[in-house]
Amino acid sequence: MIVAPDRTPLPRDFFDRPVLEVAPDLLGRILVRNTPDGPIELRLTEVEAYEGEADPGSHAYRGRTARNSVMFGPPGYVYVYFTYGMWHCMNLVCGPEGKAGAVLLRAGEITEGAELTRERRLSARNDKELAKGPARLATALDVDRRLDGADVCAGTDAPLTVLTGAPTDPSQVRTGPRTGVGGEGSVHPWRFWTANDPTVSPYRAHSPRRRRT
DNA sequence: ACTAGGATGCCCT
DNA sequence: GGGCATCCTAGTA
Repeated sequence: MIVAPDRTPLPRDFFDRPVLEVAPDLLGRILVRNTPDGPIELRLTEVEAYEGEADPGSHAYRGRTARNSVMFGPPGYVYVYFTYGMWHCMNLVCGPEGKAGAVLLRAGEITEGAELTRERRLSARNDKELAKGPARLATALDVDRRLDGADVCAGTDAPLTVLTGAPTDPSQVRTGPRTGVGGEGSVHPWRFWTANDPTVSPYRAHSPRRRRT
């Protein structure tokens, strides 16, 4: 039987828990992105947890900087970073203020406003690829550094909100090492995804880049 | 199917 | 100046 997703925004308390508890609980939740052209909605299918200052894979590992300062603030806010010279990736800050935990939103299914995302995702060969990967997700939702620090608990008129949705049953949650994270940061199974979901991105191990000439 | 390499700019040492 | 929580295209098969 089909259960309609719950459209109540998640309260700040939801994010004020250890990041490893919040991350799997985000699967199946609905991210609403209000754009000038209309709303886009995405059902989360893949995330990764970043623990903060004690985590070598985290941007917070070397302490607070201008770029990552939102991670050190209160939970329920968005941390957006720019990488590889052209992409943005989006995180939700979790845990108590000062802990710098965050969940990277890696993939999802566009459930509303797909026509608005296709204009920005011209290389997508089908709708499953619209948000299959963290930079693709941010591109589809038109998320960049302007949204760094946005509050996802401020209500459904805000630029970004997370709704209760229909959380993925724990028996359907899969875990594995984080994509693109090497060294000591790769030992933990801190990537979470929904089993057998075609919008989940392929795993890629970390590979050091060779220097260009 | 899978692999390799280039794109491109900001952050931090 | 090295590295980056990535994506895309072209190549081989």
